[in-house]
Formats: sequence, structure tokens, C-alpha cells
Amino acid sequence: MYITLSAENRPDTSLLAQDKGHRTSPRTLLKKGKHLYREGDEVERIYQVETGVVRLTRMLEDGRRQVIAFGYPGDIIGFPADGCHHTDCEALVDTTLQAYNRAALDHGNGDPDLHMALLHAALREISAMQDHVMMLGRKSAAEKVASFLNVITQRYGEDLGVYRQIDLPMSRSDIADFLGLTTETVSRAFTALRLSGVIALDGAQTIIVMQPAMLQDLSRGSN
Amino acid sequence: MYITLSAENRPDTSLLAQDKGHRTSPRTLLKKGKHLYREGDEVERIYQVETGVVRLTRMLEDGRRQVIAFGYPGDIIGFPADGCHHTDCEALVDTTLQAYNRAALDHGNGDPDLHMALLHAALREISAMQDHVMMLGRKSAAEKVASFLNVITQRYGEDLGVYRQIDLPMSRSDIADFLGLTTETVSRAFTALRLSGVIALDGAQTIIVMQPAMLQDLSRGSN
DNA sequence: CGACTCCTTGAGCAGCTTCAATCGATGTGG
DNA sequence: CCACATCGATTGAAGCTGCTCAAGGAGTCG
Repeated sequence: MYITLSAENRPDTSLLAQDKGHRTSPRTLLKKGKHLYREGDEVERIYQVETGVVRLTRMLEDGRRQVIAFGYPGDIIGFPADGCHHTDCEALVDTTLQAYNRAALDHGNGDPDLHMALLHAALREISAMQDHVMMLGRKSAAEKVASFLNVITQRYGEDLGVYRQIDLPMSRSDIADFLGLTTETVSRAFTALRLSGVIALDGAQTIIVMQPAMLQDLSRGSN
Repeated sequence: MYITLSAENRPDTSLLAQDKGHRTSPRTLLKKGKHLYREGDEVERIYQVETGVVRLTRMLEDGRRQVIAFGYPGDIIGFPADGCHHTDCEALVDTTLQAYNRAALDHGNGDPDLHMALLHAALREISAMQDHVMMLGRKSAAEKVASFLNVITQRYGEDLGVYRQIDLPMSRSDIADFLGLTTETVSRAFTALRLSGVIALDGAQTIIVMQPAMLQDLSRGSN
């Protein structure tokens, strides 16, 4: 799950099949800016994002922050490690989530389909995090920003004739903390992409990708 | 699985419980320097490392390399993404692995215990990769090297009286590609740790950690 | 309309990389 | 057994990318 995956289509319907009592509540609403859970909390439920976007972050003692992932509709969030959450989860916009009982992880709750869906969601997340690691470790600032925009565009962009349009629910600072950069560097990369005609900005949040192929080239380091 | 996890004890016996025919072969031997699979290969089996160490790497078109993880005994490797491997896997030393049928992922092969063990292994890997992401995105070169040595020491080090000793089966270049640095920077960080008395070197591969607590402090950025 | 927050832009600096040379360990052939 | 070749690790010097610090601009909400 999550942003960093190389472009591929996502089964965008509810992954966890017809439930048989695993839902602990029919639906959770999380207002913009509210936390779903925090680092260290015991995991009681896992969630699938239905609408909206959440941000998973982790902090170092001295305040340095890393955005681990953004959770878009269809993504499963809240996988435990040693029974605890290792990230904070906050809604970037009003978000609805489907809650599932944590017990579904430990024993399929008697439902093999659910268990398998969770395992496959975990495998997708591993793959996404591998992309993230590759990007953080070995790409330049410009490539990181291009990669980020490229994935968002391919996965969540809307067709706009020859162009594509995306809406970014996260701040420059969120993007910077996702990419291991500073807000200034992210901003400069946006400006450079705008000046070279690859993207156009309509406000800070709305982006029109004028040259999707070029964006993809840049994300791969083809200078 | 994998290196980056914050220190915690690992259930170090064979995770996949008494098998019931899932093994496709009783054991696989992989000689040092040999590949178990390559990026793009179809996933036919998944493996648990029994002895030895493997290295999972990914490459960009222009040759830049990122080490995604090191696989130590007990770790599960070969999780598929879209049915394919997204990393190369190479043995750093002679390694033995237990192979399991890939079908165990898709349907538990009728064995709920196996399925659950795989899911939990996947969750552990997600947690480890979150640590890796945090490190790559937000730690300095010195902190990265200290973090790496700290984890290896805590997880795989041998007690040596008050000190601890570790053997590094990977080259400086492997470490650099794991940490998103160059070999020169890694080497300089090793030298700095040696000059400050935190570690001592016996050849390039064997390290004696003289001040484990200090190493841990450095890994957290407490300068 | 004003205050706040976020984004952008600029200038200088620091950390890491790059390029290059030396050192050291390992292995091989004479 | 020793000379030599080779590969990885270390060290040095210079350069560049991205960070820090600072100021100004733009959008938003009361």
C-alpha cells in the first residue's frame, strides 16, 4: 500500500471481502487534523481507508520527523509491531475508515479470506516501502520530488484532456518529511518543474501535470 | 525481519511450525556470492534463512544500488509483489535456507498456522522497514553507521566479557548502499568511532564494541 | 481587513560525495 | 617462500548538493 509503489492499478474496491462480524464498527469518521492513534498505542483495530487521506509519521527524540506513508482509499493502516503502533496516524482531510478487529491478524477469526486479504495488503505495503527505501537512499532531491508527483499522478490523478491534475492534501512540510528533505528544497524543486513546463500550479495544493512522460523520466534520473 | 528493527528479542527457532508438506525441498544451500533469485523473477518459493546471511538489493537503470535488507537466520525472504521478486538476493556467505511453496501465501495451503506465521513475518518486516525509512530520511551519516552497528551488535553480537563482538559478512560498500552513503563516508565513520574508543577493529570485518551504551546513544543522535 | 500560516525565494554554509592515491590483506605463480 | 597482482578499505583534498537562516509573498479564516 501507500504512495511509493511504482505505478500499477490497485484493486480499488473494499479489499476485505464481505465481512462476517469482523467489523467492530460499521465506519469511523476522522476529522481533518485528528489522530487515529499515536506511536506506542496498543493496537486494538486495523483500518482500511475508505475516503480521505491519512499521514503516518514517526519522530526521533529530538523532534526530527519522518513521514512513513500516506494512506489513500483502499490502503490498510495500523499493522502492529509487537502489539503496538510505531507511528502516529493523523487525518489530512476528513477521512472515513473501516475498522476491523485486531484479532483478524492473530487468527483469521475463522475467516480465511479475510486473513489472506490482510496478508496480501501487508505484501503490497512491503513492496511500497522498498520503493520508498530506494528513493530515500539513492535519489537526488529533484528525483525524489518527481517520483512523488509521478506516483500521485498515476495513481490518484484525474484526466484533464492531455494533462493530468492532482490535488495534494498534504503540506510541503509533509512532502519534505516523506522524502527526507526540507520544505525549502521541496519548494525549489516544484519551482524548477514549473519553470521547465513539466507542471503548472494552481495554488499550492492543485497541480496540473503538463508533461507526464517527462515527469516519469525525471523520477528515474534520466536527466 | 531484517536489520533495522529496534532491538528486541526474536523468536529464533524455526518460525514456520511443523510443516505438513509445504516444504518443496528439505533445505537449500546457497554458496557465497550466488544468487537465490533476481529482480523480475517470478516468485515460486519463499525462504527462511537457517544459517548464513543474504543481501537483498535493488538497482536503478543507471546503476545506483540500494541494499534493501540483510537476511539473517530466522528471517523470511522472497515475499512477492505482483507475483515477482523486486530485489536481487545474493548470499554473503555460504547460506542454508528452508524453502516453502509460494502457494502458502495465496491460500494457507490448508494450514492456518503457516499462514499466520507468514503474516506475522510480514508484519515484522514492515516494522523493520519503517525503521530503515526513518534512518535513511532523517539521520546523519554518523548516526546511520552507529544505528547499523548498534542493531547488529544487539541482535547478532557475541558477549565478550564487558564488550561485545560482531562479525560483518558484508563489505563497506554493502553497508554504504544499505545506509544511503558512500563507502568512503562509511569508512570515515568507522574510523571516527574507533578513534573515540567506542569500537575497536580486528581486520575490517570483525568489530569489538567497547562502549555499547555509547553506540546506542550515538545511534539516536544524542551528541 | 488584518493576522496567521504556509509557501517561496535568497545567500551562505556544512556535510557528504567525488576523485585520487595509499595502505593492507589475500591469493597466486615462479 | 617470496614477489607480485588484485581487491577492498582507508585517507586526503576539493567540489557540489541540500541545509540553515532569514526575509518576503500568497492564500485563508476570523
